[in-house]
Amino acid sequence: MSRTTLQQIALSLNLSVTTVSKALRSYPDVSEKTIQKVKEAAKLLNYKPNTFAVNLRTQESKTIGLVIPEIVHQFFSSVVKGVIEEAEKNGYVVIVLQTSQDFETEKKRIEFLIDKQVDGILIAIADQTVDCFHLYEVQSMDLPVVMFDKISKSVSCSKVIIDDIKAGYEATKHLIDCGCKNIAHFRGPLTSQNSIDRYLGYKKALEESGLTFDESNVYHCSKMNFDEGREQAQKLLQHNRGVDGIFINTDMVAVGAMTEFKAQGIKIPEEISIVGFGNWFLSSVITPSLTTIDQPSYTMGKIAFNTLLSELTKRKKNEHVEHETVILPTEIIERESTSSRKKFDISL
Amino acid sequence: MSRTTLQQIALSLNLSVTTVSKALRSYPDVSEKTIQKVKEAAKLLNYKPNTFAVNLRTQESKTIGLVIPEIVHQFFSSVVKGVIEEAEKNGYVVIVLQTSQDFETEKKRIEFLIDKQVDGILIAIADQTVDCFHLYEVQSMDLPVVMFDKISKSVSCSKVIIDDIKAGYEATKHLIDCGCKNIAHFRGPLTSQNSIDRYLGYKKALEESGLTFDESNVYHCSKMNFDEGREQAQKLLQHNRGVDGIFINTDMVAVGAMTEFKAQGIKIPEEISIVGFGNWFLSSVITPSLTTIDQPSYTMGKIAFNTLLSELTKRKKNEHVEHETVILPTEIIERESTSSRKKFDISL
DNA sequence: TTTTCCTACGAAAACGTTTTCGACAAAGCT
DNA sequence: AGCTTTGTCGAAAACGTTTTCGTAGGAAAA
Repeated sequence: MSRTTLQQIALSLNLSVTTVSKALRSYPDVSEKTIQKVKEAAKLLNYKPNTFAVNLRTQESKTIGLVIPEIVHQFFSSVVKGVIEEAEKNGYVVIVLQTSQDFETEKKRIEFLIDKQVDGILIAIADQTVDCFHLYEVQSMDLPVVMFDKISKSVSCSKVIIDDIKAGYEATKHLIDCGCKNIAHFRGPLTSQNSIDRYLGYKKALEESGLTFDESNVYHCSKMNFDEGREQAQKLLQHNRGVDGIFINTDMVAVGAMTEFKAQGIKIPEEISIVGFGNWFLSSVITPSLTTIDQPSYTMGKIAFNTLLSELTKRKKNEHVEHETVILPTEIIERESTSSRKKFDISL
Repeated sequence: MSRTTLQQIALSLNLSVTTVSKALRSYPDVSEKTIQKVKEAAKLLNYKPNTFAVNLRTQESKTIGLVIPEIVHQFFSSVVKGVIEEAEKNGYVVIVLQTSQDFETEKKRIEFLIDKQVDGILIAIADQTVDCFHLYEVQSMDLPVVMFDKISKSVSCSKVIIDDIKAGYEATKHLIDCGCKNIAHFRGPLTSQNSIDRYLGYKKALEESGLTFDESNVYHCSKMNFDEGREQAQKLLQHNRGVDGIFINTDMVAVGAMTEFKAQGIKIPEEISIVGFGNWFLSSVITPSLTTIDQPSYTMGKIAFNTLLSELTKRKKNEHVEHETVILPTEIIERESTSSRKKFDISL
């Protein structure tokens, strides 16, 4: 009932294990006739190479690690889907691990992957993560690392990201185009590059448009969940600064904020316009539907895997690998939470 | 720069590889003194056992396969989270694969896992899947299989599920309690055990309450997505049978249906009450919020892993393993899409 | 003829463990 | 003293591949 081995094929054909092995991989130094014979026998005996032995011999596992903050999350689960599909096409296996946005956990997960001897690592770092020694360690073990979405500029490796500054700029610009004069921003953690860049984009849009940028209009979110959206919305209302538009770092927080505004009887978009980020499915079905920035999660996963794969193959050929940074396009999706002035102009 | 091996530790201590190996695992036939010496040296040299060699020698990989229809899905991604966390605690790695609800793909994925020599498989089968020869094959290779959520009664293995009949019954009963007289059902695929059971629960509740069960009040969904919800809602409105309540197989479909009803100006719950299934986050933030059945996805993942693990350990000890079926509790979450008569009674 | 050059195959080492089976003391027992 | 027991250790096989390096024989070239 155990697996057929090269040994058994060899025995059944009166050949050596060597020849059988080479025949199966069509080595040039084995005759066409025996190649056929061996391949037939292999199929007949339902031969499957023993992965453990192959791994040991070749010192590679055809396995990569994928580290993300949280899997129950539309963005990341889409990334995972993209990575898994692309990996499967190329005979690779992926080990998915979560950090729960915790730095210590992230270090443990990386250590685990090193122990398990993966061929490479794909990672979106935790918001908490500032120093990246654990990633330097990976690189020092000669393992390629590719970062996506949540990156650290301090690590020298290939990256797959979006242009958060541009996206933040366009989100804010859209609010301005809608006629908003006093635009707030719900930003994410100070240590997250995403949050920093979206914030910078927000600021840039305000300054370019001659609107005054006011730091007290910037509200800080750390956990980036629904409840925090409600809380920050409450805080904003208490301040009562006449805010008429908000650019919010993530759709989930935006939905929380909208829920609070609705509960307090504040009309969206008449009294306050809102732009979210991520284009989660959620944002299209709530009332009013949420204007947001679409971010290609699925393709980001695919591309992240493929850049890692290309580094892996280059390494095997001893070719020089140089790191590349791929920037994926974003797009603003206009919905009901912002009333576009353009529509208004057309109807005139 | 390469990993330290037992060889190197042995050399540095003037011991044999055998003794070093045994010392690290605290064999009784090696003296306490050398055990200490070896362990110190191992720590000093940062020794990590070579997984490939261990796998080859022990013929196990400490890896399990997890097969699901789709990962970008709140229910399944929560299951994945539970499985991964529990696996990590026990030193196991999990390979997540998707079938996209396609039978042929499912067979391929299973084959892939067998090739990769996982120690066991966790699976929620595709709705399409009717015959389970591919799972019998897994079992014939002496690999344990545990099914969860989407199971087939024809396979003899451990299972982790909910009581869909009971859940469907309670969902429908709730509509009846709310005063609905003419209750429709949006059901899932005919081949899915979940759908069958929820349908049976629906039917049972109607019959027990003296309401007439009418097959033409049952609408069939195959893809179970948002658009299908809208379509079936349209169809229901065209039929115009005076339906005043619907029990819908899945929250996502329910949200689609609600969107259509709202678009057509039909009031929920005044004109039509709706109960969904799954308690996705989505259902709590739409307007009106959706009454639904809560289903423990995360713990289902944890329990599924642990039953697989216990089968694995029993097998290693050559103990007899008998299959168990764990049934997890569900709970109805009452929200705005059904106006509870109880509330009404209280206010009188 | 001898020499060179292919063609087709195999022996053996290596990858790094784990485990079986001895071996050889020293210590305990008649 | 002879015998068995106990406590430590190691040699070697095994897991199933892949790859290096031969080698034998025949064909082609000299």
